[in-house]
Amino acid sequence: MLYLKKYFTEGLIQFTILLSLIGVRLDLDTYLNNQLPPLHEIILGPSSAYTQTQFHNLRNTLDGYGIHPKSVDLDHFFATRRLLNQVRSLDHLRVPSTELSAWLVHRDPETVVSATSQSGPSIALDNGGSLEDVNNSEASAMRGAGGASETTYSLNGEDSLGAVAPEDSQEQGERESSDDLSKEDIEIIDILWRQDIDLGAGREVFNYSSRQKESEADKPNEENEEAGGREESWRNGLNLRAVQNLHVDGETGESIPTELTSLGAQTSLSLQECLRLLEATFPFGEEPEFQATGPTSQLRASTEETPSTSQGIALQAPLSQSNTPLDLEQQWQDIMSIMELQDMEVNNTAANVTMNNDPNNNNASTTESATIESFELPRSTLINQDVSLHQASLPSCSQDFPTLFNPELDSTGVQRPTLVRLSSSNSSNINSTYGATNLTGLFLPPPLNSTTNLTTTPVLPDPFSSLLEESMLDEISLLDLAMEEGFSQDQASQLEDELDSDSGLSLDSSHSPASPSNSETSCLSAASSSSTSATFSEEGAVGYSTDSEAASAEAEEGAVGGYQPEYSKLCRMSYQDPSQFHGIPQLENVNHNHTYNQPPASSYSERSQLSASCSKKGRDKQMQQTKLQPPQDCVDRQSSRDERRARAMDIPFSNEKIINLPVEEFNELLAKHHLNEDQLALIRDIRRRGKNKMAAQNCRKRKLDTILKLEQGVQDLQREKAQLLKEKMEYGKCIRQTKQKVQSLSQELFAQLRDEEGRPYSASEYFLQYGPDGVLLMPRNMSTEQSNKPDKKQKDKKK
DNA sequence: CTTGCGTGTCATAGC
DNA sequence: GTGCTATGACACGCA
Repeated sequence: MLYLKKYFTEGLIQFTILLSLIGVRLDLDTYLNNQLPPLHEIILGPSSAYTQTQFHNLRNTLDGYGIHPKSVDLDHFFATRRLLNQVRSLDHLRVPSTELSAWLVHRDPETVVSATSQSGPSIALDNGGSLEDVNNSEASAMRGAGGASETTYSLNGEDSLGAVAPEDSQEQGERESSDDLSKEDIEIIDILWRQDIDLGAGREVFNYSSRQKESEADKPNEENEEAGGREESWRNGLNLRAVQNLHVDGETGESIPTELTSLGAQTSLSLQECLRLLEATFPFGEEPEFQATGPTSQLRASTEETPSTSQGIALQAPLSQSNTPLDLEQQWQDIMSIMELQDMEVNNTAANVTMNNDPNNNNASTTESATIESFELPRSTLINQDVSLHQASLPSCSQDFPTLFNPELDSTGVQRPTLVRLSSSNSSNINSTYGATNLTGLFLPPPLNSTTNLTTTPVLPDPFSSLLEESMLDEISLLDLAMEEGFSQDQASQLEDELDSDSGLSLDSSHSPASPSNSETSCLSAASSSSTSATFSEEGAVGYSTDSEAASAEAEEGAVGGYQPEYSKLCRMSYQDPSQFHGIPQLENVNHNHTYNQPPASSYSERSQLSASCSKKGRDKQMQQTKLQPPQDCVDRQSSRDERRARAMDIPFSNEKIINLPVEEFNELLAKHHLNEDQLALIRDIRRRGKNKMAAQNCRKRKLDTILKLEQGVQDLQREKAQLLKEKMEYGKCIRQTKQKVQSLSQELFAQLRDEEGRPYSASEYFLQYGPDGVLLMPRNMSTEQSNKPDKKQKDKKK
């Protein structure tokens, strides 16, 4: 019962942690406080989503199209302010926990499973690790005694997550301490871990990890005999039991439960492989063979336990089926074994990191680390996103990755690049997988990250803060400076586009009523082959109905018509001036299909014919209205009220002519036709409204232009301001240098001055005064009184 | 159902 | 005085 209680307590805590990591909720603040590297990956790599939202808002507000035309100045002002504020706000890291949790939740277990099932490279891609990881995994696979080791490594890496995650403060200190890799430090760490245990953290994990470290350190000397020790053997026993259980499952063909997480799924696969290998290699229950395989046997023992993790998870389903207390205990034991393996993995990586990171380590430790590393690299390669996240919570992991990815480090020469790489890989992975939930943009766009990280210092005491301070903030400030330096909005947006790969909402799309209408217009244009201008509403700015409808309407208005195309083009072109919106392709296609100019009634017969020609969308709408409304609607729908009125009044010429003809021609036109008062009044109203409509459109266009110009002016002023500040700084620097130079020269000159007796002047009694005539030597007590006349000597300052 | 946006229209001022 | 333009304000339809 004592063990049961212990396992229950510890396992419950870690299981809770595991659940939290699975995605129920993740206290990001804790991770942030820990400032763990994997978190960097998550934040810096895939965080573009955040940036995305930022920039989307930015665009929506700043592009000028989201601004309401009516409030030009205010909108512009606020838009600019928002822009700057948002850019500056990037300085403040804001990591919504929901985002992160979403990432975890959305982690696709199937993907992981498939990845694991497929091959090492795919797994590596799925992992937070980089491509090198793939190579490493493959190499490790080749290296390993069997494929089982590979899977076990992957499991270890994967499992290394959650167990350690919750411990915060103390582990930070532990992490720091872990950097130095002496046994004394390990003892200290062990003490700290005991404290953690008091706080509820699993003791065995740490003990095991530390012991693992020690065992690994001692491994060269002790060979394999005592590898693992009692607890390790015990764990192996658990693992073996788990393996057996799993083995049974595999034989029965029972599907391994993946409901827990991708962890479980991934573990299941590795479990099966492991089982196969185990079956082929060893009979179950023979631990000694595992541990006595060679100089790396101890490592193998540890790695072989990894199956237990997966197995432990996989076992839960069968265990759940059995309700006996024994099963419960076994289940907890399995969970604990998983946790231990996780911690072991983490600690191992940490140990490796510490060893590798410390250049001053003795050769033995380095060699040990190297050997260990060779084994652990596969693990790391197989670490999936979960692992990275979990490791992010682990303080000791902060430097794991650099160590693990030494090749990368060699190329970059700094530790941080590994983080960059990881982040990039994660980001890409997340981007590909989750698209809109891209987290990269929150802090920095990937390019910036890479550049930033490349420029960072090799020392990585506090990866997160350092990244923020050195890289992110610099980049942010750079971006801000760029904005102030006059980055045009196009440039900014371009930069944003470059930075934010999956920014589904672009400047263009944000404005686009275009996309839906565009499809409609295309459909309409296709339908209306008669009029090339049918893409735009034939009724000019008024009628936006579907092209087919428009075409039919236009045909129907043949007697009246022909005026619409030019007018519509005119109106539209005024709004869609390519020069104005050249940078916004979608805007060029903006065609609002506002079919609200629908006549109240029409003839029923026409309607049935017209409805067939109407666009599919319009058809759908009409299908509902067809039974109640006459067929004329389809025609009239596209025509403006004035057109309908004109038709109703039998106006003999088109509205286009009414509106666009010069006054003289218009009057002549009216004179030609003998029209009654109502017709004349209607025509004049049509002309007035039509002109006013164009005027309104032009007015709005001008507003937008004004807004854009003002924005550009603001940006220009910002650029100018930045330039002036820069010049000011340069001048100030120059002035300081000049002053220093003058001071030094003065001192030198003063030192060379001699009185009549050849004695140097006392600095306390005399000083040099600079005047238009040159340099004067002035007594200090007379400086105020006789400042005007040279007291004793006048010398040129020249040397 | 509400909201934001685009558009049309009216009223009005100015040229 | 007339015609035209510009613009604020409002209403409507749509997503």
